[in-house]
Amino acid sequence: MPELPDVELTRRDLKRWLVGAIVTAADTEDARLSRPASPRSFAHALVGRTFERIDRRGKWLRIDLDDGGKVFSHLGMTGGWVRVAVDAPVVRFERARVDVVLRGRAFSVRYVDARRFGRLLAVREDIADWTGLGPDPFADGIDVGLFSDALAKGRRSVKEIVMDQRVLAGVGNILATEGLWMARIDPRSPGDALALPADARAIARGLRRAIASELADRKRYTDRRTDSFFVYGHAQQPCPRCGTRLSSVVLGGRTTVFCRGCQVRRGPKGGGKAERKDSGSPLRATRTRR
DNA sequence: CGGCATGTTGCGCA
DNA sequence: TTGCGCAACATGCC
Repeated sequence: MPELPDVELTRRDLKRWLVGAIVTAADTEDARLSRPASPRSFAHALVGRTFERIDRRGKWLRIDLDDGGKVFSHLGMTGGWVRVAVDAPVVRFERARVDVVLRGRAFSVRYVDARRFGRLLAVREDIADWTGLGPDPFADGIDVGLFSDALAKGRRSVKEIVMDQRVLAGVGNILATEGLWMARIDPRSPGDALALPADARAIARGLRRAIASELADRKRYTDRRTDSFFVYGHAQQPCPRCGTRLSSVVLGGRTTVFCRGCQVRRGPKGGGKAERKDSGSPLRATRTRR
């Protein structure tokens, strides 16, 4: 479910369902989800309150209450929100419920999360997980100058940097994989070896296209698993652009699919995965003007 | 049954 | 001190 596009669609659902709604009951018994707050405080903070607005930054959602309180929701790997009738039984994987009344209609909104890697907490102040996020590529756009600086500073692979939530909020494994493929840049390239700012611009554009594309067909196939990805999950299959068989490596602990044929690799070439770095000359990043 | 999974965090070791 | 790899978290699904 959850990377920037899914979370954005969730935000739109919640906005439609909840803005202006008054909470009549709320409950979560799940201490894991509300860490570090107490699950008890969830109901206490919500009942009787009105939801005023809902914002998203990266993969986080924040719902503002009329008394200044806030509810933060992160979907983890398998989280999601569904709307059901107020008297509907507990749904599969339900971890929390919020019953509301909006314009005289009562209904219930449930948080479901099979693996429980998500978070759900009611607090009075913004949390560090939220304030520490970098710019959101969809809501804020990508400032190529800042993005380029972040890439230039990183010795990690460009894919790991792009997935760093302090650099760009909301880019996960799928978006990073798809965006770098669209940008035609090899995800293994070290950030400080990129041709900047040209590569930064290409990656920003690739990410924007990947986000737009996912937003579009997530809407279309509500929750079907018909994957519409170009390369994510398609290792060993032909590259949709050049036909080369797609490769797969692990970067920062995540499976990464890319094309050796049309994604250019910056920085040291070399056979294997683990290259020894003997104290040598620092790599000179190629600079491109205009 | 084995392997992999859209995310994040914390630990041990170099 | 810093950085990195990797296990852990909890569970589903192919």
